[in-house]
Amino acid sequence: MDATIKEDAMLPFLETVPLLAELRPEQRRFLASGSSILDCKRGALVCKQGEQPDGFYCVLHGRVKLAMLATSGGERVIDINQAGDSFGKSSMFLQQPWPVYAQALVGSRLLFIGRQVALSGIRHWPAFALTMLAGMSARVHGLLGELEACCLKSASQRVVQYLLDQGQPCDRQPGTGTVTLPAGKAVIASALSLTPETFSRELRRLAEQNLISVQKNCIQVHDTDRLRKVLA
Amino acid sequence: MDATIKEDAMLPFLETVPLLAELRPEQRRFLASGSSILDCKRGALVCKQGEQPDGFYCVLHGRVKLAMLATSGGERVIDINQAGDSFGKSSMFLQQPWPVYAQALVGSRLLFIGRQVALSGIRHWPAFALTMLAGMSARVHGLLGELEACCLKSASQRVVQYLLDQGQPCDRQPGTGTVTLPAGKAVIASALSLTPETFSRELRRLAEQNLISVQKNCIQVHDTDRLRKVLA
DNA sequence: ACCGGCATTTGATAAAGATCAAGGAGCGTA
DNA sequence: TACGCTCCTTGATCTTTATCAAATGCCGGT
Repeated sequence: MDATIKEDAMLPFLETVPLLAELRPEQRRFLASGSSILDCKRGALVCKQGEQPDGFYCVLHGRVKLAMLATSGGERVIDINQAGDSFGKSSMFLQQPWPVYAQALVGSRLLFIGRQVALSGIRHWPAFALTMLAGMSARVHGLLGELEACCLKSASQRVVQYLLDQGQPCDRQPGTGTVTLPAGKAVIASALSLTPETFSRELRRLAEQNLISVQKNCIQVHDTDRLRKVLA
Repeated sequence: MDATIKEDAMLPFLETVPLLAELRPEQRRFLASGSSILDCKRGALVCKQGEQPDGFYCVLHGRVKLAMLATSGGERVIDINQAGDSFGKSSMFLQQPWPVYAQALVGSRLLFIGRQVALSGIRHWPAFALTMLAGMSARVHGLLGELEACCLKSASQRVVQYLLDQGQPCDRQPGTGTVTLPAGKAVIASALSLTPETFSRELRRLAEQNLISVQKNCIQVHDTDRLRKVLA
């Protein structure tokens, strides 16, 4: 009974995850039977590098940073996951230790879906297998993009690309937009494979050219087209 | 009738691909109905960057280079696929253009598996879905490794890691090994995110320390343990 | 308002690796 | 054997970006 109550309480959460939204209600109910909710405080480690989680995580709300540590102590932020994103699928399938660690940037609520129940789901519902495959494919493309960025583009190009990718268009004035940084500048810098110092300098250079203006964690893009030319 | 003959002729090829080896014979036969064989000369482009292939490829024999081009003209080699490897799965699922291009390094024979037949296979046989997921997961882990290498490790560490990863242990003398480069030094260099010049210099430095010796495309590793210390 | 602790900026300097520019070395062909 | 080709090496120099070292600013708590 307890489990059923828990499952019923969790169902609304499952619906909000794109990966699970297209399943039929009874399928979500089944997944819920092997799932749990995890609330994290700001700064909490969801999963340490080298651990082997027995399932995967979906972010319900909050923000979770995925990063790798170098033996030398350096850190590279791989991704910042927000509501609707999920992580840990690949290690779950491979049953291999996680190459990254996950840390809550703010208080966050996560849904953990156990390995057994996820594998059962895949075995029984081809549609679920296909969404998982699509999710993994998207991750592969994303990682290829990161690799391209950090191997083939300069620091300023990476910053500009980030601003263009993240920018919410401003409907008052076409060609302008706003970026709200989902984390401190040092974290964003690391995600762009930059030191905080270089990131700061690049932003200032763009501001001096009147392409953007920066206040706190909020960046106004003044001229999308002119900004895009930096990429060429 | 023609198709059936073709399928029968292709079946032995399908068996040699790890991704398909665990399927039942009739399942492979079904996949064969939507597949074809592609023979490439050295240097031939299998697939151009930006194209959208309607399926994915498995290398039967030969070697195929996967690489990205920068707008600036630079190139970054992502992977060198050999017999048993496959590529193009992620773009097939996403139905998005390929972020990389594929070029045969030597005369090669590929198996092309069409999108429709692959998706049908996944829908009908959970085991196939699971192998595909495992394959994609492995690619995600591999890409994370590449990202870590090029963001968090120095040039010499990347070279040493490559030698340790690729080294075939020599059974006569434990602690020693051999690496046969699967392509020219410039291609390997690019796969390690290095210029050919830097790669050449790093190899010479290691040779001067008596850690390795280089002849042509063949590298002898003299002391695995001492080499490993460079990574720390 | 004041303080302490962070995050960010800024400047000066350094180092890793890229780029540029010649040389070899091997190799297939005439 | 000589030629032309491509691939690889080597040396000199230059750029980009990291590193080091201080400021500066900002926010929450008291």
